[in-house]
Amino acid sequence: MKLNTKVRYGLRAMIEIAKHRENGGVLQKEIANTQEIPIKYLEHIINQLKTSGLMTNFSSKGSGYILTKKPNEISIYDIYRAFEPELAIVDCTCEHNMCKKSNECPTRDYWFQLNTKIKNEMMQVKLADLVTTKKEPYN
Amino acid sequence: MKLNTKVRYGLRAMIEIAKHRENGGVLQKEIANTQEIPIKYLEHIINQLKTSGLMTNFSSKGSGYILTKKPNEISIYDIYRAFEPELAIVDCTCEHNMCKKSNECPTRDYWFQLNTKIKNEMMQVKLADLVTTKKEPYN
DNA sequence: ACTTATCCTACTACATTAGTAGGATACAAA
DNA sequence: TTTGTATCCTACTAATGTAGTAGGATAAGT
Repeated sequence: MKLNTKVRYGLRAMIEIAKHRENGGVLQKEIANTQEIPIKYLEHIINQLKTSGLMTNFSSKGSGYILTKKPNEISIYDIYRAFEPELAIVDCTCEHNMCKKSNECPTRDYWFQLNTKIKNEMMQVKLADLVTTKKEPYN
Repeated sequence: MKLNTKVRYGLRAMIEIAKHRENGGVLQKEIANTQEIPIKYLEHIINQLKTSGLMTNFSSKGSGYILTKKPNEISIYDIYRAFEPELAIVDCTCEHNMCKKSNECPTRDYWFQLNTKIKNEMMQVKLADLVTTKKEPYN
């Protein structure tokens, strides 16, 4: 039950990009420096964030990265999904992978419900909530 | 963000033990058979459950395993902790491992709150809720 | 032309996961 | 008392995932 560094670094990268909304974009180097992420690793993370459509840039050099949506329209779960296909704390909670005993399995329902709650929590909180002052409570 | 098989099998083993409360214990072999867990792997799981104090047996042979507490006094989180030191979805949510930048890190607070919510969910649901008919809702 | 940001593919050390293997010990029944 | 078997205990391992690094290609600003 651990988040990997891609998701954690990815969120921090998105926060950094969101903070530069006014001044039109931020470079890999700046994200790496202020968020203290190895720049060569950040490349992969940025690549996945771009592929997922959460952010983009206009030039292969120097234009900086910008969000494609407003920070209050991007949930933590959106960012999570840039790196993971979906949240599935156990494989059988994935509806594509139902085991044949699932209708007699009491644990399946429990894990599924827990999974849904975690997912909902991550969908309700938006990037904007983390960019504004951290003194604001999130809920 | 995946649960490992030890926790999942461990919960199923505990359910199986709970189901035999009336008739005084269940053997490894029976747990392995009905829950379809490799018996040699189940050995490790049972060993951890015993060490954690959630269940025990009276003899090294044939007495069967029994719970040390009532099923409504054992939470899912208790079982989780038999296999993991604590729930920590990111390392810096562990208060023993605060990074020096934590007071300026907006993601730390978020992950910590999510961690707490997951932990609370797992503490509120008891083994008894999974042993009784699965048609009952858990919350 | 030169510099540098970005892009793209490949590689890798290390840790974790999900088990297996094999023998030692304990105890009950024959 | 021997034998069968449940449990206990330590070690080993194949496969996978994690957290990066390396190196060159491409693109664009100056």
